[in-house]
Order: sequence, then C-alpha cells, then structure tokens
Amino acid sequence: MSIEIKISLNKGLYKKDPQDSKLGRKIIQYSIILIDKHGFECFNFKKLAETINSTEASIYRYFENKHLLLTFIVNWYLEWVNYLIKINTMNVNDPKKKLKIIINSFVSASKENPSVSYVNESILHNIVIAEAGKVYHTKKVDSENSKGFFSSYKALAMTTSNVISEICPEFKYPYSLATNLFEMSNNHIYFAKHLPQLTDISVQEDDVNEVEKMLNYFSQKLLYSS
Amino acid sequence: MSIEIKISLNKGLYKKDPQDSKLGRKIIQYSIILIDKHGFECFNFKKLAETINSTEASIYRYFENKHLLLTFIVNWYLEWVNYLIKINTMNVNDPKKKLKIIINSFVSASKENPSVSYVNESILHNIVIAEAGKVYHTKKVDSENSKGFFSSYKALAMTTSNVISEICPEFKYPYSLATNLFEMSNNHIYFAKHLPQLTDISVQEDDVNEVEKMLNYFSQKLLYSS
DNA sequence: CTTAAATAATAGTAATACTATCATTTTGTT
DNA sequence: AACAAAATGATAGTATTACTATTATTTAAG
Repeated sequence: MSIEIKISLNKGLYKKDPQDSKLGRKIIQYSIILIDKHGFECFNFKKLAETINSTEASIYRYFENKHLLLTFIVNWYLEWVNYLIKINTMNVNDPKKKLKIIINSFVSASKENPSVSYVNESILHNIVIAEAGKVYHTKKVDSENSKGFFSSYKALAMTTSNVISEICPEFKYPYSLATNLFEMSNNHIYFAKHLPQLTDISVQEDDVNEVEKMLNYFSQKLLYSS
Repeated sequence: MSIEIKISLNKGLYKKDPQDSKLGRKIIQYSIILIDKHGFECFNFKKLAETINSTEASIYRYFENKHLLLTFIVNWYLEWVNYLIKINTMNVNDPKKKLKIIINSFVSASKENPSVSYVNESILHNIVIAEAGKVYHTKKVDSENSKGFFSSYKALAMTTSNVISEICPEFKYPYSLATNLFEMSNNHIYFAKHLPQLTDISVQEDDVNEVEKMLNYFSQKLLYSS
C-alpha cells in the first residue's frame, strides 16, 4: 500500500512533465544518482542516456538542458520538504515546537520520510547540500526568478518565517533567519564532511544530530533567550 | 606613492605566479572583470585572451583551467580581507569592537580599501558573493583541500573564531558562527539584489549597511545578550 | 486493428577545453 | 651592443560537450 505523491512544479522548468511517464521518472531517478556520483559539472545527458538505455534526444524532450533539470529536482526537494513540514506541524500549536520540526526537516527529512518510489530522497538531499547554490548563482537569476523558478524556496522561507514571527513577533529578521537556518544546515553538513576546519560540529555516518542541535541553539538564542 | 602588496598564495593554484608579470596581472585584472560581467559559466580563456589581446595558450601557461583561476582570485580576496582585518584590529583591545571590524570587512572591505592597482576589489567582492561557493562545491573538494587550496578561508575562519572565543569563551560554535557570518554576508547581499523574498534587508546602490546591522545583531544576540 | 504519440537510432554542428609546435619578441647579462 | 634564455604569440589540431534535425521503430489508446 503506497500513495504516490505528485509534486506540481513550475511548468517552465520542463518541456514535458517527467513525472507523467516511465521514461521521465527514470530520468529523474538516475539523474539524481548520477549527479550525486559524479558532481553536477561532470554530469551530462549523454551519460544519463547511456545509464538508462535511452538517447540524448529523448532526454532533451523533457528538459532543455541540465541546468533546468537540476533546478527541477532541487525544487522538487524543496516542495517535498515544505509538504512534510505542513503535515507534521498541522496539529502542533506551540510555534517553538513547530520550529523544531522545521529544523529537523531541514537536516533530515530525507532520512525519515521516503515516499516516492523513483526518488531517493536521501541522495537528493546530498545533491541539495552540494549543488543547490548553483541553481540560483547564475547570470540568469533575474529572468529565471521572474518566471517563478525559485518559488519553492520562497514558499519554504515563508512557511519558516511565519513560524519565527509567531514565536517572536518583534524579531526583525524572520526571512533572513529562515533562509539562514536552511543554508546553514546544508553548509555545515557539507563542511563537516569535507572542510571540517570551517565548522565545530561533526557528522558521523550521516548522523546530523549535532547540526540539528546547533540550529536549535542558534534560533533559541535569537528568538527566545531573555 | 603607493605600496603594492603581494599576496602569497598556494603554489598549486597556478603554474606560474600571475602577480609576477605584466601579462599575469592583466589576466587577473580582466578575468575579474569578465567573470563579473558574464558569470563564471560563460567565462572562458578564449574570451579572456581576446580581451587582453593575448592567446589561449599564453593564459594556459599561468592557469591549468578556469576553475583554478577562480580559486586563485577568491583566495586572493580572502587573504586580502584577512590582512585588512589584522591591520585594523591590531591596536584594538575590546574583542567586541574587533568583531564589529571583522563584520564590517565582510560586508564592505572592498569599498574602503582599494589597494592593488590591477585588482578591482569591489568587483572582486561581487564575484566572491556570486561565485565563491563554486570553488569548493565540486567533487574534487577533498583532493583540493588536501593540497591546501582552501587555507585562506580556514585562516579567515580561525581569525574570526578566535575573536568570538575572546568575547565568549564558553560559546560552543565559534567556527560555525565565523563561517556563517561570512556566508550570510554574501548570501544576503545577493538575495537583496536578486531574490529579495529570501531576506529582510535591502541593499540600495551598494549600501550594505542593513546587512552589517543584521550581522552585528545576530552575533550580539548569540554572544553577549544576557 | 489502426493510428497517433513516444521513443530510439543516427547523424551532424558549433562551441569548449584543452595540447602541441614553432616563430617572434622581450628580458637580463656581459 | 650582442646574445642567450625566457616569455609570449600565432597557428593548428583533438576530444568532448551541448545541443538540433531526421527518420525509423515501438508503444499505447480508441
């Protein structure tokens, strides 16, 4: 018994919705695996086509280029996290508890909620950690923004900032703190694994508990210490 | 009367030190301009060669590839900021004041301290804001780290974290806060310009005062509120 | 069973990221 | 000023990448 979620994303991200066909879902499934394995720079549609026994031309029928494919899967992840947050905070009243749930979703939603058969959420989280910045650090950021390509990140920021403002209505930087918690989560998981001198926390075998603690400590200090 | 600083960087970053020759300095000068103008993805050695009336082959005598060139200029910037911080905090005793000077250097060192004739520090800061993450978000991060390619970032993190620990010796996350202040500075300047829904601050005509205020507020709350 | 839609197979182009070779210019030394 | 050594320029060439176009074959829907 499994319910397949279909996440609806901005139509400008794809030429044809990959979630609606077998080949499309294979493209998503294996692009996640390949980008994680080789890194985004070395990933290309030729390798992907070989991996799934298809052709470049077929993949180009779904995505204009690999940058939009990355944008698609990162947005997919963000929508999925946002959806989980909504469900998990639905019946929670205390905004402090809500923020803890949000922080927990930032660091490890992927570990506790596998949900879509063709998406390995845990690997996808690694991609978000390592590659998500590349989605919006480009010269096309303004035109892509105007097409709504970053609306999933904005939605997540808004969800989080609303909870922050519930906790502390006079706090001046709810959006900044929201995005910072998310970015910090990704950064410090990455630092712990690759540049440990840039952080105080450590991550052993995907145990991100220390990151979670740190984010809770920061938000607590900023929002409700004295 | 001008004193030219020469910043010494990891020798693995270049084949030949660009700071030691006219052509090398032109490569630095115009790569900064071109990367800022077209973005790192669209930047290449052919365009650079045309711009400076040289050839691809000549540029390849200085840098193995554009990724190492970016790594070089980002490290150059970090060394330069670190150097300015050292000078400007040298005769300051109060660590709280020191941290304010550091934060000010993060947001706007480039505006107040032009110092090297062939480097436009202000444009370089824009590159750091938009492209620096790409330097270490790559599959080669571990091998490049072991070669010392990120030592400038580590040095800056250490300088900052030492001051943080001076302010509050029992604070558990001095390195994390140090890198977070730096990343946050870059992120929110970028967000303010391109994705304003992701931040609370705004940046008008390169006035980064609001970012500075926010970083001071965050560090204050974390380190010396009650 | 038929036809439309999706995919595969193949081929081709322009740009990119280099490498190699040799000619020329610049520089430092006596 | 003469000359060797080093740096740069000019030119050419290769492999890979990021696509696009065309036609054949398979699959799915009515």
